[in-house]
Amino acid sequence: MTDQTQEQLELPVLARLQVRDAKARTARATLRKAAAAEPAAVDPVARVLVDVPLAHLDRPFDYSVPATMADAAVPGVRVKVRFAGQDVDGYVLERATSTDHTGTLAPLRRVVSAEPVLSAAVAALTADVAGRYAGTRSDVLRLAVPARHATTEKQPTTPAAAPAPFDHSAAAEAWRGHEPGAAFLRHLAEGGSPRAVWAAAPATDWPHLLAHAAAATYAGGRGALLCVPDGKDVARVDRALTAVLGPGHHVALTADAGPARRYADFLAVSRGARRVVVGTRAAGFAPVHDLGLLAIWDDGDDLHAEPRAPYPHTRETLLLRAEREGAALLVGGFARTVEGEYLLKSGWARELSPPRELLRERVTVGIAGASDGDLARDPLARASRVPRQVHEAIRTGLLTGPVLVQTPRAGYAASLACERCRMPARCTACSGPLALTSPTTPPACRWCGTVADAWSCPECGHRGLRAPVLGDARTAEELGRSFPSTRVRTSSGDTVLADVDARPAIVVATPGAEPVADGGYATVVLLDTWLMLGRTDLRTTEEAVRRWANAAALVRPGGAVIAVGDPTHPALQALVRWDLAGFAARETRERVEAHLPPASRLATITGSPGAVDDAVTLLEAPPAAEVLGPVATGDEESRVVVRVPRAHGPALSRALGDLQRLRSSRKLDAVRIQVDPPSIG
DNA sequence: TTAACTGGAAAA
DNA sequence: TTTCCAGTTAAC
Repeated sequence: MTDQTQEQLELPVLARLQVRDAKARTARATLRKAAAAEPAAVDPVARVLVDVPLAHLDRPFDYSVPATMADAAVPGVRVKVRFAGQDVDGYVLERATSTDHTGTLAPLRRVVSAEPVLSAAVAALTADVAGRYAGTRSDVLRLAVPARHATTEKQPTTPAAAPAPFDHSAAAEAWRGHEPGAAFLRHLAEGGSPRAVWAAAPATDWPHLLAHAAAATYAGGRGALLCVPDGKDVARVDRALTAVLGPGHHVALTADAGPARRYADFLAVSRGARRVVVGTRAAGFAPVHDLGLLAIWDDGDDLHAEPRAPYPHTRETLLLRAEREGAALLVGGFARTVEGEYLLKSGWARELSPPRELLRERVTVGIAGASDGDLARDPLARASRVPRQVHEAIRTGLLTGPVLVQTPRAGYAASLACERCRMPARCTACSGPLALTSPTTPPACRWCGTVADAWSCPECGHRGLRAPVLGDARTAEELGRSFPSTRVRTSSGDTVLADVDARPAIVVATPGAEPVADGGYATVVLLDTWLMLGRTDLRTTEEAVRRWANAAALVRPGGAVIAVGDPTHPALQALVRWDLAGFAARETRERVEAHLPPASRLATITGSPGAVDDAVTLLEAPPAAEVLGPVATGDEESRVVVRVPRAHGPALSRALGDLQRLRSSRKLDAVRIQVDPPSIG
């Protein structure tokens, strides 16, 4: 029997507790005394960012550095500190000689590991991102630094070989037709920081172009970071980087790798052993040494929008990073976002785009289908989802290779549109989307709540509204019957094909799940284009065009694209002319007129109705701000939309951040704030 | 979690 | 006026 158990048997409960308390107290006191007794000789103060979720505590706190930790507690390491009586995790931001804090400093409890995982550049970036999105640094840090894996940390990282000299002619050849691509690459290789919005021509093997841009930067002695929407794209760019750089120079960061693999890859980057990185949105924070190039592919893809607080978008993260680290920025895609257009319009970035002749060489886009005017006269004109023309195009395509058929996803929800011309219905007060809140009340705006009882279509004057209905998702079955001797494959949802071979086959895919065909598709068919235009989201048309362009771009050079829809619709017109830049410019102009992003910065505040109400009262928004709402969003929550002209965007972010700090310090009910939400439903 | 602070009530 | 205590607040 041990002394302790004996003691426990002999003493009454109360006394036993007192003994335990006393012991704990002396233990604590000894610890404190021991640590305080001997502070580090040099820089005895550590500024620590503590991992607490409270907005008003989102600032560095000073701790004394015990002599025993003097060498290990370098900037960037993880530490444990006593914070308000609790042991919390934190990162050392810097060491200092003195503190502004007027009481005595508590000592660092422990240096968790000597590995500096938070670089100065990433620490600054997390502050920028938190500020921009009115969130806390601790939230951003969770996105930026992966969980520690101790076993992995003990393994050394093999350094990369010296970069091969830059093959400028091979790179320029790959970029040919995207002018002035060669000059852009040379600028990168020479250590410059050009900024470009790149419109890729259809049938472009974009992963190779990205790889060449990375190689140019790398040959010039700097690192490169490439962000793509999903794991499938990461794999493609990974292969292209291996082909261009050779093995052992880059890492591919993917979300589905296990924690050990994830941490090992992160360490390879943070230790400077790998300076070329490709990955999905989380890679935007990768601590690449000597960063020279930041690139994002298909910035309109909503996978670039982080779904966790503070909801940063990769494009914005990279923009902030390019500014702070003086790196080049490349925003590329087949389609162009309004934000990309805005970067060009403001003169911040230059354009990289193919000339007309190249576009004509690469693809021919046709439209099959009746115009909506025709349909209004004769509703039976839509009886066939796949018109005869399209059957012919598929048959012709199958003679020489695979045919891609893009069909909207089942359950692609749509809200109200004009019954006759299908123009999405917008609020006359604020341009927000109209929706039915109950079967008995008239439709109302989902942003400001204005009831649209006397709505009439601004396009055609019709007064009826409807929710566009879904067609049947039996496309593959239908096509299988029409082409009995042809192999029909599907790619959608959780059964996504990464690629298909060059043999003739019909490949039915939902948007975003289109496999890449070896050598490209002979023909690409876009079905039910009107369904994709039926949503009333802010970005419906932009998003539809982007999805069509991404599918259409998978044709082989000289291939054919045929879309089923209204040939008079401007979105399809833009696709036919492959004038995606012009489309983005037009879309941007409309947004400016309607005070919508990117001409405005828009934020939402969501929470219980009471909390949202007093948040609005406490918010010291810039004078030019408009507050729309509140509106009920179901779940017993309400939401307001705050918008300001773009120039006041930083002021709005600051005001929203102040609001969160104030609410947190007063322990008021939390509200969720989203700056630049990707969509407002 | 906890030390320091606040304010209100009881003691003097 | 001082002292005590419970509840509150800040947090190094």
